[in-house]
Amino acid sequence: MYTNMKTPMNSPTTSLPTLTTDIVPFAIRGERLEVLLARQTTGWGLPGGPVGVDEDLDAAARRQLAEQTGLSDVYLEQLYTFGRPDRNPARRMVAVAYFALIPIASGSAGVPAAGDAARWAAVDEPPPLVLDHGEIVAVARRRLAAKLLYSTIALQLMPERFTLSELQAVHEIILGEPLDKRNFRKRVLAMDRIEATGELARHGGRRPARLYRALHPGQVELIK
Amino acid sequence: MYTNMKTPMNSPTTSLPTLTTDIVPFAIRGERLEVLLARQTTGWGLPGGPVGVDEDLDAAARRQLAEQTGLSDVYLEQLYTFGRPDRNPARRMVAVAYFALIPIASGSAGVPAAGDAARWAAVDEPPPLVLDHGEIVAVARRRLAAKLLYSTIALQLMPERFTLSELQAVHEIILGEPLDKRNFRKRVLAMDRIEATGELARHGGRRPARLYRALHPGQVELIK
DNA sequence: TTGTAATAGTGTTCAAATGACACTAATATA
DNA sequence: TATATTAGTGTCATTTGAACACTATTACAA
Repeated sequence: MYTNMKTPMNSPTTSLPTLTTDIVPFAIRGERLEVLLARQTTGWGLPGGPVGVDEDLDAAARRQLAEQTGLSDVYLEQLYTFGRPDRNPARRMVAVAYFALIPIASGSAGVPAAGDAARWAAVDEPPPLVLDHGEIVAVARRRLAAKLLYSTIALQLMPERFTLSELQAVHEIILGEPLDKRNFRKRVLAMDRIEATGELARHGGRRPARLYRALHPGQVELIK
Repeated sequence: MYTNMKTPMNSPTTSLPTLTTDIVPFAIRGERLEVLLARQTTGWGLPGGPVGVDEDLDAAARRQLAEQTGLSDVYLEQLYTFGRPDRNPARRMVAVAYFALIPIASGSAGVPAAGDAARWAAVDEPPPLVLDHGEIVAVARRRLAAKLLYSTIALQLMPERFTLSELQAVHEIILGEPLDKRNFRKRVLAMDRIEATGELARHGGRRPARLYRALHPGQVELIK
């Protein structure tokens, strides 16, 4: 039907929608779930942009995230493709949306060195965003919360070593509700996807906590 | 970043991937899960094709399904966007894939009147398909099976009135395993998304079964 | 008319998973 | 050495899920 198309190779772009990727980069920062935004000519929006002619979609998303925010080597997952004809009044644009999970910065700053071309914003009180990027963030947020319940995706938001209390806090922030400490620990340990390192985390003025690490870092597994 | 792009409006299409939709139309036919294929110049493949410049993605999928198979008013859900640069050796093509659920034809033929431009094929023993359409079918099949367990999606494959045994058979075919009759009935009735019509289905030579109907036809709800 | 073949319909019991719940332990600092 | 703060641990009750077998109703054949 369309493997051999009759459309001439040199028809103007006006006969084709422009294809872009948009990335929703999530991180837990200061007890909140935040999104990393990129400055655009008309305001703040998600990192992203046009996909190259021979560029893989995932690769395009990774490249744009790196170029616009400095972030690389993060967990990336395709979310949904947004293509309402009126989503960009200026020009027909179809966006393959992704979300990215940025580990909590352990020692380093946690903010990419992209100058003032990028900024973090709280997911719950975001600034106005260009186009339908607000909607994309909302869809991504729902997907993230849903996946918390049946996968190991939360580990992608953690540093290499973390305490169970930190992991629980990440869950609580994303789900927006407190969890029972004993039940939470039972559950995540029963998953058998993290192990104690034997080390202790020392903060000020309290009992030190055991440090854990992911058994299969970078991998997201569905549970049950 | 890209809301005002520098790309001139008349650059050749070779600077942009072609955007298409591909639809995986599922139906239960003769105790099997089948897919409706469309004849293409190079073999059999999924219905689909280029998205119009100002056409909504969902609308494009619906239109192509109707044009190529005669099917309309079916449940349609976006699946995934396939964009590996080598998926079509002839020309860069990005496909937004959908799956469609076709109700079991109650009285009518069940095969759309699209001549020999379309044919049904068993999902488990499909013929060789063009491009990566085999992979798309596999992904769709997995998604469908997964959604059976926590949504009312199976109702989209049923005719307006159906028996509980028929509904159970649909589940068994898609999941590929037998289900316990009593537990199944308890579960679907507890969902409270179907109701008895009061009528009986009479077939030959056996006890007639009660007919049920969906309480919210066309709607797919997540359960629990 | 009676028997047979075929599918519809119905509850209980056990095991496993989930959810609620409160106290002791270890450290830093005042 | 007392205090503040967070870490760490187990039991019981409830809910959920899985296994399991027989009676009921019809069409048709003998």
